[in-house]
Amino acid sequence: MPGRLVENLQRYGDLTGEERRAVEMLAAASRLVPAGAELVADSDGSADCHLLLEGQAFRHKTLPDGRRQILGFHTPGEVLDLQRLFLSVDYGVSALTSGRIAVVPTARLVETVNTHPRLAHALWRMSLVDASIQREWMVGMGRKSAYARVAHLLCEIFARLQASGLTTGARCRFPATQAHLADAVGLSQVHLNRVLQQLRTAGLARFRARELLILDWAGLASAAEFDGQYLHLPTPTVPRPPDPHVRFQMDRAAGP
Amino acid sequence: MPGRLVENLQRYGDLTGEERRAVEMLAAASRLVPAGAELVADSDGSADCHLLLEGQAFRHKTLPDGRRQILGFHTPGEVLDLQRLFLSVDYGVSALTSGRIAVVPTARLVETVNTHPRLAHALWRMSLVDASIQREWMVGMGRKSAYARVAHLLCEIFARLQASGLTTGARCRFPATQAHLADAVGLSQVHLNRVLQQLRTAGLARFRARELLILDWAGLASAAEFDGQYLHLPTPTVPRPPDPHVRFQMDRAAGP
DNA sequence: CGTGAACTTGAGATTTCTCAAGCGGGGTGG
DNA sequence: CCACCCCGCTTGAGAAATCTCAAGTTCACG
Repeated sequence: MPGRLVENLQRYGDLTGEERRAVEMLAAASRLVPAGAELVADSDGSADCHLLLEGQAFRHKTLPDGRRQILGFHTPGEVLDLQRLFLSVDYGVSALTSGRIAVVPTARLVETVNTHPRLAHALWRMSLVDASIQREWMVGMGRKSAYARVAHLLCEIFARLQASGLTTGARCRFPATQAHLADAVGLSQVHLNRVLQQLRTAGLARFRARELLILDWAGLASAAEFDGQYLHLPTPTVPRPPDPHVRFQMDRAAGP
Repeated sequence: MPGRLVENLQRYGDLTGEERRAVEMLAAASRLVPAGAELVADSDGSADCHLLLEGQAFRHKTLPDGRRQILGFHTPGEVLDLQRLFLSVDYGVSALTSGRIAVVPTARLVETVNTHPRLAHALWRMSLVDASIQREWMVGMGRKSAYARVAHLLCEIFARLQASGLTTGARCRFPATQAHLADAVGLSQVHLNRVLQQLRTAGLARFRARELLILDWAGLASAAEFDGQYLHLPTPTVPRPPDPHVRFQMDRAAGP
């Protein structure tokens, strides 16, 4: 399934057959990576762009003293360092699971983008969505309580994985540790743990054994002040492979 | 000086004469706006993009209950809602000072971008820099102390205004209130006020009467863990109109 | 000289952090 | 097969950062 990338790009703009072919060329040479691998290093002067074909990863910045901020999570089909197209990268990306990536010389990507304007637009749009997600995280970290922030993160994870067809009912595999979650929302591990317990107790969601289980979507979304708009997910015309047991409404939280 | 936009774009990629002309066409019809005006509204279905020609502005998201997170500050020559090119906007932009903006139908911008790939690239790069700045803010809000965050904000403001030639020596006009700064770094007004006092007492910087004065750049940058890389400012080959009294080193803080 | 917005100050209340220790399961070497 | 160990999770408790509330103060402006 090297089509992961195509499938994902397709969500950001229709592609012609030729464009699809061009994308598949890019992803042709792929490489397996183990869980925990550094896929993109902050400081390497690498001239290559990295496409995530399979597996999950996260983007982060790490301060000299070890404090780490996770900036976002990546699902299959995403470009890990699109920024390299025009700028140097100033963050790292690590694999959360084992997976597969394609490594493409930036020059080649530039070339592809130049020959295929619509492809360029799809990628540009992808980077805009990325920025939109970052903004939402900023609001959380600056102005929301720990409780709301964690709830929001769980909402986002589930919504995105669901959009990628990676959920099963109210459940999805999300192979992060509590330390990862803490670094994502800007809390200490200890406090994050306590907040997770609160969410569990409140009957909203459960995160254990690298698996996320949504118990009450409406409640969770409302606690998180979650409104999926910012994800700019395609409005599912034909709903994805319908999840057997549960079907959640992704647009805006069913207000109380 | 409708050239503000051209001048700024130029920093993100060389433009041919024809491209420059295309940009100036976009900015041809401009409009004066008073301080405090809403330049871009979160929810309007407006089909127009807004270019800031003169004055300063800030981008923000405001929650239903009034809490507000400022997402970034805009200097002259920036596009306020480039995101509109491909997505709906999910934030607002308000004017900090009176100024002048150009309002361009999105369709027209799309067209321009389609006919001028290099222009497109410059804009794309601009949006990538934007995202890079957002990431740096995330690190601050998630993992830095209030003191470091405020110091960092002051560094960034000064660095960016300096790059735009809007500083005079160690001084620059920055017409925000303390409430704005608080909303930018995710602190309460009261606490922000106290942090500013600490910075003043420490002899690092002074922010008063809508003016920012840098007392000790190296010290401020080091307190902020500031490294200007993320701003992706062009390395000033010929240093800008040299500031009379002081010349700061922008690249990385002179470590202690 | 009155007014309002922005800024300052004080003090108690909360949230969140840090440190420190204990628990639990799965993998592994003996 | 078992004991041990490590990593991730959990718990407790005091400490620190930050918030909220509430009351001044300053200063530009009419």
